[in-house]
Amino acid sequence: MRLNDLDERIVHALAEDARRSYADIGELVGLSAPAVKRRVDRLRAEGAITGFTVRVDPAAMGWETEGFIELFCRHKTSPADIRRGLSRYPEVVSASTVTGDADAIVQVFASDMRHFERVLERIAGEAFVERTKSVLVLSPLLRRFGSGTPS
Amino acid sequence: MRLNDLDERIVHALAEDARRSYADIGELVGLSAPAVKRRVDRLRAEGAITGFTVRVDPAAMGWETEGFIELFCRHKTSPADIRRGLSRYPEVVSASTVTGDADAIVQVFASDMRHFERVLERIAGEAFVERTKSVLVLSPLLRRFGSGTPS
DNA sequence: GATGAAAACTTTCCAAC
DNA sequence: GTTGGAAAGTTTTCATC
Repeated sequence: MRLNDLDERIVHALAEDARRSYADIGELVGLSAPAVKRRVDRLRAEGAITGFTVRVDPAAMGWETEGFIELFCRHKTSPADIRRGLSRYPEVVSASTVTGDADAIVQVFASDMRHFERVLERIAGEAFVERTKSVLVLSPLLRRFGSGTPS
Repeated sequence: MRLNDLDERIVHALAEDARRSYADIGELVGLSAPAVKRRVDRLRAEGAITGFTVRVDPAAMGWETEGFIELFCRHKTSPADIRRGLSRYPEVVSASTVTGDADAIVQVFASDMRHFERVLERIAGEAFVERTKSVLVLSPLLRRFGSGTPS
């Protein structure tokens, strides 16, 4: 599924401000409001656009502690198993299987260190997890995505 | 800056669909549309809400290759130096200084492996970078934020 | 925080390219 | 197959209570 130039500019405009009006976006890309709406509708139907969300300051939501947990899993653990296991944790905002020593990298937001520790211990206790290695975020330097609420 | 229960429910509704109408959200939380708008305006003014964005399927945008790069920096490199250095790369969607061996973890989206390699080499060549260690994402299992366009 | 009216925006339809 | 314009329906916005 490839997007043409006009579509990309529309998506770019929405990425900057998803509540911008279709008329505004149209002016930006040289289209009328209905034409922009039709393209956005099509992009949603195709799955290129999966939704609209709010960009939140995690601290304001009470998520002050962030960290990455590397997962080392038991043999024969499938990506689907990991996904199933982790999806129950609202604190997990992202997880991926990766190349290298670890099997997966999990990004976690917690309210404080105690909360982070509790989540880490529960994840480490999952049946498919052999061991974990975690690092805490000291300062978030760059965040070019709309960090949705982890709950 | 702490949010009360009503604010959290409004933010939660916007996180699910940022283009939902204020009347809809009001019905959900038991407020009139203008009352919801006033709270959203206040949350934006306070910085709790930093904006609205679109959730995109990275593959549809042509970003098929994802990876994490651990940065080991020269002595006396400040977080601000790292931030400055990395902000010029549109491929970098997130970066944080962390505890542990590495100084920072950088998340990168690239169009393909060749593109990823090029970005990796350029970052590794930055003056403040001593060495890097990178892992590639095999399958994205969970993504609970609106991954904005990395450009 | 609610109400109500005016302005703006969204959405549909249809003719035109 | 996609566009722009007009009309109808919603939503946003603001003054007022």
